[in-house]
Amino acid sequence: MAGVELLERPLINIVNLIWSFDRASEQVYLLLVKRASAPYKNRWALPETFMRTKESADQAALRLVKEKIGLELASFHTEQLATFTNPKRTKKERAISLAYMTFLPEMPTLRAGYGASEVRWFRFGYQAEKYCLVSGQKLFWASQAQTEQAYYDQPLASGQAHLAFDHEWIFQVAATRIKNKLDYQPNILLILGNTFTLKEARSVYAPFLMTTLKQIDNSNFKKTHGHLLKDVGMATAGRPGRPPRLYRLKL
Amino acid sequence: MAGVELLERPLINIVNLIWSFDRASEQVYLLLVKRASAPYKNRWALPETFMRTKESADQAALRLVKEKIGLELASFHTEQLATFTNPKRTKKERAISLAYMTFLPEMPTLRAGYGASEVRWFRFGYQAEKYCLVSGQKLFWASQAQTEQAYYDQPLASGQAHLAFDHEWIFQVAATRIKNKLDYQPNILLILGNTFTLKEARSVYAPFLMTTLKQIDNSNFKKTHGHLLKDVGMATAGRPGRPPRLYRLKL
DNA sequence: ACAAAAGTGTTGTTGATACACCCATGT
DNA sequence: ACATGGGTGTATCAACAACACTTTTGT
Repeated sequence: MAGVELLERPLINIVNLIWSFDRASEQVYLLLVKRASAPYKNRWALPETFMRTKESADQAALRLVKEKIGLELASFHTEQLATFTNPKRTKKERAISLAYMTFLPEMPTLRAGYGASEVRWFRFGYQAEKYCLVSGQKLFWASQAQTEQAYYDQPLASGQAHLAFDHEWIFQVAATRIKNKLDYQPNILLILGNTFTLKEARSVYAPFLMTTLKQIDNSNFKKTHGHLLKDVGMATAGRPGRPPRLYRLKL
Repeated sequence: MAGVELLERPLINIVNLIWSFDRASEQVYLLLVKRASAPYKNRWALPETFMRTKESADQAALRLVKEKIGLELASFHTEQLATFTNPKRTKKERAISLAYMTFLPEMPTLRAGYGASEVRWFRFGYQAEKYCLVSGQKLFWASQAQTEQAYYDQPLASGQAHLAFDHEWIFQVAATRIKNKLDYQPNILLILGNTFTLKEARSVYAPFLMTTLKQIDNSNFKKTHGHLLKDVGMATAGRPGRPPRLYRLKL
């Protein structure tokens, strides 16, 4: 009996949500790839890979970053999101996905890597109370299902483009998780690199809170979230206005 | 290359932390089993099973409840905890564990099932700022490592009994998670069954907050956590004192 | 001097804690 | 009547949001 179980090992892959920030536009971005092969050929999806036997899932997620965008930094912060195991999530063979999130300290230009015909940064935003991803004419919505079971039971809305597999659900789980951690462990700020200004921090917070930069009062933001930050000096000014202080994420 | 990856599928098992509550002693309990076979033969551990191809991980966790304690309820609340993939976590073959938590609405007597020579409820408590599990002379501590990497790098403290595998670390992650959700989604209250009194709710909160029932003011508890509860009438009194109101977890 | 960017201070409101008081039941 | 268990009310204090004000830079 136990022997039978051992043979029936499901496919395991790693899905990685790679977040980044563009200082020019002051916007948050997420990486999507256009799949080069079946299933879901030519559809946009979150980057995936398989885990090798001698690496941990975290290491596999980091390897994915290197393969997809050719970035060779020593290490970026990667953290576990959740595991997706619903039998309905794939049509053919049973597959289990371990989802991770990576916060890139810079936003490099992309070149399509193994398994992808195209790689692109999608701007993370919101419209009508829903999270979304935008790049040019392309637009993807986060799933609006309230529970996992509801998501897999309902058919996808027609008349709009959808991400491959259950990636719209994974995206929704990810954005919600980040939002919930904003008040006590805002690791998403790591996309700003080593140091950042309060304004940059607020522009990262804004889309997750479904509000705008201007609506987050700088004074109040400092008072409520300042304990999570460490003051590390001044920025040198190159434009009108008082130069901002620089901060770093504590711990 | 891809073909090679597919063949190298790691072992996947499900670990389930089964929580319960004893109304007589007003204490929280966690289920441990004594392993009947290698590895870690005759050591205490969290109950484990392998996932079958036609069930989700959640379903496997529920099946585990039935196998270990012979409980045949329609469904109990089970939720995902985390996934443990560190290559150092097992000595021989690579293994990945998907950890789940089940909140049992009652506390049945146990009979040792498949793969276990003994099954026992361990009282969940704390000593010297650390979570622990107690049953008779047996005592297990939650891991005090601050990060996952720190846990797997450090040797276990000698001079005390340890749970099998990395289960002391999983236990620590679980207790911390429950504590963090106490203020906005206290699913742990499901171990109290359909309805419960405020006193019972406070006695569930107490060990996770490392405090005592008496130190949690009933009036303030109602004001701060009342929005999570629904008033569903009075209990019939059978002992001195005013009969308490009954509550149910909202949603 | 003035506009722009950023940091500081002040006030009103909300929510949490401490604790006194009132209500219902069994003996 | 009174002890026991449980709910209600109030004063105090801390956290937060709104918004006015001051500081530092570039033109």
